[in-house]
Amino acid sequence: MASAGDVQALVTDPKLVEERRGQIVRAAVKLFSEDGYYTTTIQQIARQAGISTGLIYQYFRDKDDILFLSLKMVLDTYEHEIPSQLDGLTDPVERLCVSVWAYCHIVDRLREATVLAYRSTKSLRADRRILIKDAETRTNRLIEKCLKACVDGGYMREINEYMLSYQLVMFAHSWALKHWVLSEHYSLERYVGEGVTLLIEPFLTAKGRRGLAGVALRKRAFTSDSPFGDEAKPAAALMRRRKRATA
Amino acid sequence: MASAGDVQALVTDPKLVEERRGQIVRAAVKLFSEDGYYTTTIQQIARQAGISTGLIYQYFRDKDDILFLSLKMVLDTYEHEIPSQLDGLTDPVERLCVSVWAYCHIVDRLREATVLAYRSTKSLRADRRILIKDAETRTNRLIEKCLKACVDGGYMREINEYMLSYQLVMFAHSWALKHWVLSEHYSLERYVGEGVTLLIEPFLTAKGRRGLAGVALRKRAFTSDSPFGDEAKPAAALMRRRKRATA
DNA sequence: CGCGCCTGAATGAAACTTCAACGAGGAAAT
DNA sequence: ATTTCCTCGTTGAAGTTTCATTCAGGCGCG
Repeated sequence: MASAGDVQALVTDPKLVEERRGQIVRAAVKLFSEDGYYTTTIQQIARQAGISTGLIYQYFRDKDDILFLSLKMVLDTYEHEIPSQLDGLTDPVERLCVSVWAYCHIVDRLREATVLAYRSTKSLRADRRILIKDAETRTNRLIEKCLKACVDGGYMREINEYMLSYQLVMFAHSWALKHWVLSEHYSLERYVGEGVTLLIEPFLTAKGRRGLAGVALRKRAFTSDSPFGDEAKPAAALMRRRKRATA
Repeated sequence: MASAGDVQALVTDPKLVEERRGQIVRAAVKLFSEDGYYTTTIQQIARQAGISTGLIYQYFRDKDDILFLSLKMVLDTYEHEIPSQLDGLTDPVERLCVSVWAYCHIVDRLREATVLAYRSTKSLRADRRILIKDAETRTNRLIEKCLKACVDGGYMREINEYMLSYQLVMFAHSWALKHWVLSEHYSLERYVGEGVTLLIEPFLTAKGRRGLAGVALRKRAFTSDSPFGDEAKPAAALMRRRKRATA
């Protein structure tokens, strides 16, 4: 039986299905983000993707299918990219800071799409809405685990890790949700910095603060070789540098 | 000239206009919140309001008008009810806590409508979107001022009041946005309590913490005469009691 | 030739908006 | 006082447009 997570295609070649779907979903995310789900037409998506309207129905059963895969793509990015940034890091405080930092940078990159998720998840069929929410819960757990590790290691005093993880997630999401006003006051880098000051530092133990200082130093080291370290699009550059460093 | 904020009616009697619009907007908020803006039809709104479809167009020029007044109603509630709760309170820490507490309780009461604001503000005409955002900014300032008063009075250490006010606002909004998961773990009262612990307490000075203890005691006094103080729908009861107390 | 992929105009339903007509109530005219 | 008329609020079916979805037919390749 075809259940909630499946999206079935009429075209048989799996390779082609994946490629075309990627093409269509990319177009859809762009248009949905700009204009909203209901105001975007299938014809617009087809034109944006460079194919005919009819072809879309060879890869998706209906418009709801497209929205589902679009949102899933966004949520999957969160779920995969944050752990990949933590790869090789062992210091709990550093892992926590990097996870928040990574989360915010992904939100920045997928800013419009993140807003789309808030706008349109409720437009999904109920059974699929649950799958999207599950994905969000899993991402949340990532942060929560980082917090638990800090507490267990004595880097952070006893707190409600569950609540704080939600605050940290909302902090990241807010960069997209309130971008219209936040971006007038802060660059992404400064925003993340303030977030750490407000939502992490106050709960660190003396041991934890020493750890944080180490993270700060290391970050400066990563950034210092670029004259534009704090500006424009530092996200991509920083991420690349980090990957090389941990590889 | 008719500008962004105006919604013009064909019916002349102002008294009638206000009444009918209230009727229509109440129906619209209910339906928009349940089903979303685009999936709700004018006919449904008319039926819910107990009038004919044609009549709606005597009081609104188009569907966008209805959405605008619906969202404005929600935002206005925030802007008016929070200050009214602060009326008569002088202690800065108490004012801060009550404003957060009031914000969360209003969000709880207008939970679906708050989600609606996040989903549908972008569906508004651009010039009106700005008006809605302005209203949100003004509400934000309320919280920010409470924070500033705490810092200036020596109740709270120097912090970025702007950023913290946004965190507090997002904390309140999250009760609506993440209600599907938060309500599994917390009652509203406990949620607010945890919020104070996480987002206010850490920044209080010794003087501020003494103030907070006073607030806690006073609140317990207000609640103690009810055997259900922490359950079900304490919001309305608490608010009524508070009003009597300050009157 | 047949199969799989693709096209884009046609279809049909859905829903925003309009409009012709109704009724009540008051003012003017007889 | 009664009748007529007119205005204002109201109705709900009709008009019009806008899409999601389908389908009859191309194109290329094995």
